[in-house]
Amino acid sequence: MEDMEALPVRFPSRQHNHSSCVNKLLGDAEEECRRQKLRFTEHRRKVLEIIASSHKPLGAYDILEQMNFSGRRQAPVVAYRALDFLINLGLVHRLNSLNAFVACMAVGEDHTAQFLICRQCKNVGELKSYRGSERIEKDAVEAGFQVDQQLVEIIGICYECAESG
Amino acid sequence: MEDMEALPVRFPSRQHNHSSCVNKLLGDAEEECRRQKLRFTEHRRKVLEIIASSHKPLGAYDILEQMNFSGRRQAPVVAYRALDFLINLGLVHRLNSLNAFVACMAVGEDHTAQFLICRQCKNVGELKSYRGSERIEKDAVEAGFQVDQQLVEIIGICYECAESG
DNA sequence: CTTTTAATGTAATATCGTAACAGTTTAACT
DNA sequence: AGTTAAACTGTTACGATATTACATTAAAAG
Repeated sequence: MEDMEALPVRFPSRQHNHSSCVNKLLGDAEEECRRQKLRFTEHRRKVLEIIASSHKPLGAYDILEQMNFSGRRQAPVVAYRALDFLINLGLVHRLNSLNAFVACMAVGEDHTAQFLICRQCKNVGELKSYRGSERIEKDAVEAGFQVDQQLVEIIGICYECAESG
Repeated sequence: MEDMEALPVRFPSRQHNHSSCVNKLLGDAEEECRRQKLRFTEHRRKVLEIIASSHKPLGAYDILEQMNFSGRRQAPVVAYRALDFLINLGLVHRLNSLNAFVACMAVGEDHTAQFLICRQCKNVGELKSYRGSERIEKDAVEAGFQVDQQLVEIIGICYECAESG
């Protein structure tokens, strides 16, 4: 991830190190839960781990499938409860256009992000176009609308897919 | 709708005239279908009429319920087929965050729009923040991402709801 | 150590959306 | 007009996504 640290965009390169992502996120999660006196339970840890191990969006039922520790099949609500928790904590995002979930790539930075969804490789990146989101907010406010939340999903082709044809 | 004509935003006022919206959209649809030699069938007309009669987002099954002419219950696929057609024509938009559909308020203008969704009254408006969407596109391109489509949904409180508390 | 708050287990069900395929209508072309 | 190809419709079944409800257990707070 070092190569993305200072940029306003984080798109996973093909060879980037997943396990460091996972560890960083788990650490962030633990710290955040300590700070807010929330419980980082097994389900929550497991779901975060599963999501963080993929930069491709995962559906709730994909996640569920990977939760079969002890061969035990979990009920859907188990995954959804953990996802809700993680989303509220800002560790996971929901992609509305895909009914799917991805790990946050910039925990703690609370400004609005735009998701870059590559329709070829299905990887998802996170762009921080401050000027873009500020401009939209300004225009919305000028039009008399009070903005709580911006959901921005951008569909297209990522750099690596564009290169390889 | 006259009061919104020149503005970069169209948010339905409480007392605005729905039937003129409907008529305008039906007219646009007929014209567009003639131009593109597409068929504006009964189902399609009916679905457009239903959607255009509401500025609140409607689910596919809500629409379906209103399609019971002759007491006959239609299959879901009937609504979805008509919706696909209308969306491709640019007459209807899908709101991903709600799994719901709204009529387009600016037919023919092909630039990217942002949807303003009031979480109180549930009305939906359409904002055209050119500078916002251009800024985002520019930043995405600079980050190596080739943009096909921007999906922007803004959740908040509309002017009228803010006024009335 | 009891109260109360949060999390879990479990079953059932609601909501949203699509596949497949046979039949019919419409448009296009001799 | 009669034939063919394309688009649309009807119908059944099913798949995918998400929530409700409620009983139980675990953890934190007093």
